[in-house]
Amino acid sequence: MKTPKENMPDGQEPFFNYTLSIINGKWKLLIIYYLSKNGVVRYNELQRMLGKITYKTLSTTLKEMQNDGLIHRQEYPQIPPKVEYSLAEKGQTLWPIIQEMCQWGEHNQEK
Amino acid sequence: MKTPKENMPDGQEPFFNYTLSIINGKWKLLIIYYLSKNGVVRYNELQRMLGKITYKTLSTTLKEMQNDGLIHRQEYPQIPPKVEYSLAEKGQTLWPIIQEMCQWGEHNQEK
DNA sequence: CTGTATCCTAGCCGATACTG
DNA sequence: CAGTATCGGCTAGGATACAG
Repeated sequence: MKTPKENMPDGQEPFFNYTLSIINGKWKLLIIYYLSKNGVVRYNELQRMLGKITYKTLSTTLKEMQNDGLIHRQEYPQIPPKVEYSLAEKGQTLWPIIQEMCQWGEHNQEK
Repeated sequence: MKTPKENMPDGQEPFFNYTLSIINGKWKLLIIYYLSKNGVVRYNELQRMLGKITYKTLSTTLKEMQNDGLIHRQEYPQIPPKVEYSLAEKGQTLWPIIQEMCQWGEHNQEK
C-alpha cells in the first residue's frame, strides 16, 4: 500500500505512514507474533503456523520483511536444506505496537 | 483486507487482526489524525487536508469509519448542505496506537 | 525442505461526470 | 456543498506446477 505522505498540505508529516507500510499486508503482524512467541522458526513450521498461506505469499512476505530489516534469515547449506527465521531487533521493537493493537482489539471487537 | 483469524491452528487468537482491519486502507489513520487535531471538520475541509483523495474514496472511507463506530456524522439540512465529521469515542481510543506508530516511524524511518 | 514461475482474481482506489 | 454513478487500472494475494 502506498501511503500518501508526499502531499501533506501543511507541512505536518505524521510518521505512522512508514509504520503502516511496514506492518501492512495480510500476514506480517502474524509472522512477527509467531516469531516473538517461538524464537527461531523454520520455513515449513511457519507455513504450518500461519494456516492457509501459500508458499509464494510466504516467501514474498518474508523477503520483504527481511529487506525492511524486521527479521533474520539463517540458511544452512545442507541436503535437505534448512532455513531458520527469527526476529531482528527492529522487528522486536514493534512489539509495543502489537500489544496496544491486541488490547484495543480485545476491548472493541464485537462477537 | 481480510485477516486470517479463522484458521489459527493452536487456538491462540491475537486480537490485532480486528484492529488492523479497522485501521487499514490508505486514508483512515490520516483522517483520524486530522480529526484529532482539528475537532469538528466539514467534508470539503477534510478533502483539502487530505490532499489528493477523490470524493468517491473519501465518502466511501468515511462511511466505513462511521459504520465501524470511529467517527460521528452530523448533517445540517440546509441549502447549501453542511456536514460535519468528528471523532467518536471509539476513534479517540485509537490515539495511543497512533502515537506508538508515530514514535516507531520516527525512530526507524530512513531518509 | 525451501523455495520460483505462471497465471488468475477480487477488491481497493482513482478519474471523470453527474445530482440534489 | 456534499455527495453518487460509472468505469477501469493496479496490485496483493491465491492456485497450481515446477526446481534445486
